[in-house]
Amino acid sequence: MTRAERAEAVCQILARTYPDAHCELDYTNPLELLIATILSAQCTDKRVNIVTKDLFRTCHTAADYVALPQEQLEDFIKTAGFYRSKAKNIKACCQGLVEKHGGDVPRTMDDLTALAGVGRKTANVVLGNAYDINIGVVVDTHVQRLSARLGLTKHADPVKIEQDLMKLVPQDKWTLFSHWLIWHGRRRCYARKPDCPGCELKEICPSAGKVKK
DNA sequence: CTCCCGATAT
DNA sequence: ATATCAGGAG
Repeated sequence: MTRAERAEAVCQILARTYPDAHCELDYTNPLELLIATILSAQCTDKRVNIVTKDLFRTCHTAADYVALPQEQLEDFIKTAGFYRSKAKNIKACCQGLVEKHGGDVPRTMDDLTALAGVGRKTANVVLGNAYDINIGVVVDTHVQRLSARLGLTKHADPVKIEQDLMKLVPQDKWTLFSHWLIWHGRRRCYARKPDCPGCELKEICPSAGKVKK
């Protein structure tokens, strides 16, 4: 089985396994998704959603975040971890939104990654989910881990992994594909102790039963 | 490369 | 006790 054939099989099986796969961060507009995604670094979506429930009641526009004192913002997001750098980045990011984009969330990779706290992963999440723009594949910790286990890449660098995945998956499925891998990573292919015996991909996964520790 | 950091599962 | 969680900046 070639790598391309395996990628196609992964898509087919996971599409059937997770027909309602979607972004599990809570948001009602592009700005909320941007803030939630910045907060999601090294933190569970569940925790981010607890934090944003209160935060989004207070802040509705980019200008609201700029006006909110850093210390108050830190109190809102404290339990999500990295709270000092995240608070600093959110304020600087929103300042950029106000100054360069009239308070709106931009729709290009370059404009998004120019914002504080926004890297390629966060930009791809916003573009794919808030704007339905498929310019790349979201490569987070789950996509990185599963791509390696499934033999879809031999690289460790997220940018190179993304390039490999873009060649293996049709562009119109890029956003869905990342959701499939993330859902599978959360529900079956755990980082620490993957459930290979119960895995829907065990027949085609080169790592099935071989993950140590 | 290191640092940022609290919550949770093992 | 330790690994991990929708990473990014310096």
